[in-house]
Amino acid sequence: MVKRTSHKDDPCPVARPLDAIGDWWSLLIIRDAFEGSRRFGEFQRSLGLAKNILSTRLRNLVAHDIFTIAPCADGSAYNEYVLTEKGRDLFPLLVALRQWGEEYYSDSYQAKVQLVDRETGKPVRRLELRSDDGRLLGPDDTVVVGH
Amino acid sequence: MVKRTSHKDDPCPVARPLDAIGDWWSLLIIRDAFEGSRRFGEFQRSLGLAKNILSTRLRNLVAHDIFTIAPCADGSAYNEYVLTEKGRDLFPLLVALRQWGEEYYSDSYQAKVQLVDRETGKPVRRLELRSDDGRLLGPDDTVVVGH
DNA sequence: CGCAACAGGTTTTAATTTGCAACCAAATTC
DNA sequence: GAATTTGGTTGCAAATTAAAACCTGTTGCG
Repeated sequence: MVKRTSHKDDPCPVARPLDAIGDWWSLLIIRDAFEGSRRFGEFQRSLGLAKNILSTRLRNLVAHDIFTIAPCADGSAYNEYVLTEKGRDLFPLLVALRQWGEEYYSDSYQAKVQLVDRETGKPVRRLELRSDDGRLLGPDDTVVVGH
Repeated sequence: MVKRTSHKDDPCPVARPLDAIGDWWSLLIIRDAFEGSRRFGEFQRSLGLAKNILSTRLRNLVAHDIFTIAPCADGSAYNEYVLTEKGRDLFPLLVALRQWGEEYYSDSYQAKVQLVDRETGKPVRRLELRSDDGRLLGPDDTVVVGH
């Protein structure tokens, strides 16, 4: 799974999560989970990836406590993969990725895929970083300390 | 670069960016750029990755218009890699990744690495998704339309 | 019940990617 | 102007990924 000397020892909080979610598929699997997928077959059909790869990825995500395996809710003997709290906390990250994608990769000619407020049906606001006292912060307004 | 039948044709705005930034190193390179790295050697020393890999990644990032190559600001004959606007717009994504990492992967025993407001020195607020009219939205309060 | 089809994987194998090391040309330093 | 640094490229071995075949337990159905 780990492609090189893993990032576990990198103190940077940007680097360390990459062992868990730093590959192509993991984020897409999590995206699908947010949209309701739970079963192995659902993920596979939706993503069109090889079963062994999905198997490996799910195992890794479970090992990193992003999914848990639970008995299927519909009473069948199969299991389902459900997001843990840690997994659900990836929501802002997925939204950030989605918004960036919407901005730079949406074709004008094809139906626009958008994230909307379920209650009103309106598109959500753009994510924005704010200071402790509420000012809008850009890349140059912040520093990383503790490095 | 592209590991499989690329995501260019996937209509989902989560999937399409992955051709550009969906691998381990690209995000770390971009993180370094936000922290001031510009030259090939800076990235390499900071990340400790092989030169051919860095070379490939930078080429890909330039191809995706996330970096541009510019003559070095300090007057030397070398070039430097500088983030485009598209690249700088990845800031919220990096912050989201960082905040998730801070929450789940920070060792209590080692110096905490934190993103702080340059002006006040205080930690920034958590990113949060809000509806058009300002309500805080979680994963279950949103739907993707246009799929 | 009995059998076909399906879910959820594992194994095998081939192709692709990675990472290390060596090499090299241009620029810079001394 | 010789030595060193910068910014790469190339070749090769090792690791990863992907496709396909295979296998086992479950479910649907007549």
